[in-house]
Amino acid sequence: MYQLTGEYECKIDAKGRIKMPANLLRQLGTNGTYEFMVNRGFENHLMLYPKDVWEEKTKELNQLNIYIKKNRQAVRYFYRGATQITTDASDRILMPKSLIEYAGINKELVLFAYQDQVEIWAKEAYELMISEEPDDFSELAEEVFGFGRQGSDNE
Amino acid sequence: MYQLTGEYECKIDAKGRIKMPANLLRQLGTNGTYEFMVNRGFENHLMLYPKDVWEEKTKELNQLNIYIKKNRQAVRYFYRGATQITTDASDRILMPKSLIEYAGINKELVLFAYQDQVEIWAKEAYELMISEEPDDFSELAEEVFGFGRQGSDNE
DNA sequence: GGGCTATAGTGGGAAAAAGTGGAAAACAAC
DNA sequence: GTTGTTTTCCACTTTTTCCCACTATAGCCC
Repeated sequence: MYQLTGEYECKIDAKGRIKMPANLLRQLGTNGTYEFMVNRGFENHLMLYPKDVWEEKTKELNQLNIYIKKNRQAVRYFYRGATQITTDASDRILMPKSLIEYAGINKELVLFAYQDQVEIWAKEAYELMISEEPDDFSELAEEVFGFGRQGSDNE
Repeated sequence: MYQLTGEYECKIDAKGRIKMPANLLRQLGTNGTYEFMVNRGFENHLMLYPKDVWEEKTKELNQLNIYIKKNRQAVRYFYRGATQITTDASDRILMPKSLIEYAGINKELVLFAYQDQVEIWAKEAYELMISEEPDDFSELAEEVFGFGRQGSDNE
């Protein structure tokens, strides 16, 4: 649907507002206000979805039989904190306090856009995440890109 | 798709702009502006891809189920910092600050083109990387390419 | 080889856009 | 009605982008 990219360093102001980078909004094809959904991510960060993407994602989730405990838990886990937010006249979004806290955001944060979503990280947390090579990365790369680094390790 | 080659010494100016060597652009078959994607490389350098190459590479990556942690990490790791950049009227690209910093680029840098991609290194880092190789190159070549320089040393 | 021309590369100024902070207004709660 | 919070709006500052002009290098011709 979207192919978002970019890494943006942003600041959150005293009122909890974040200016959406103009470049990112341009990728979303917006002029005027724009609607997002934000929720807690799986690691200690937040996820920001364009509203239509969110609707698409929850569509699948809503097919699950919630009379099964596991499914119920999964659905709750995904929805936790989900809040609709809209850009104001200066292209800023107002972040719910509880989510800011969850992500450990103090002042500086990073927006990390890929595929159809945007991750929001506290700057320090982002840098840490970036610097860690995932476990089994070369294995996975082999699977995904169809090539191996034969006979060599991850370096 | 492409068979790029060449090693180019470039400078980055005060505004973070790098002039794309005319020779390299010629290999890419461009006139007018040209679109790249740049992201963090696996070592402390950057990777520059023609936009179509990037799309090809991410195609499979985007199929992964990111509700699986391993996949999520891999997708992030590959995307990290991915930013679209376009040449300006003087054939320069504007490098994102965070990426310049990541690569430790001060003023001088090296573009190293091979296959369908271009590596961007801080000059010092590049020279260090290059100088480290010869020691075990014949061993490495033997391992990787399946041929050795039997009975001879590295010179 | 010297000088001329064409192409490549560099630098910076100015206009426009993006980002920031805070005042004022609206709303809600007490 | 008053106080405190939230939202909207406006004005200022900083950054980015675009454009133009200059310098340097390489290639060519005489």
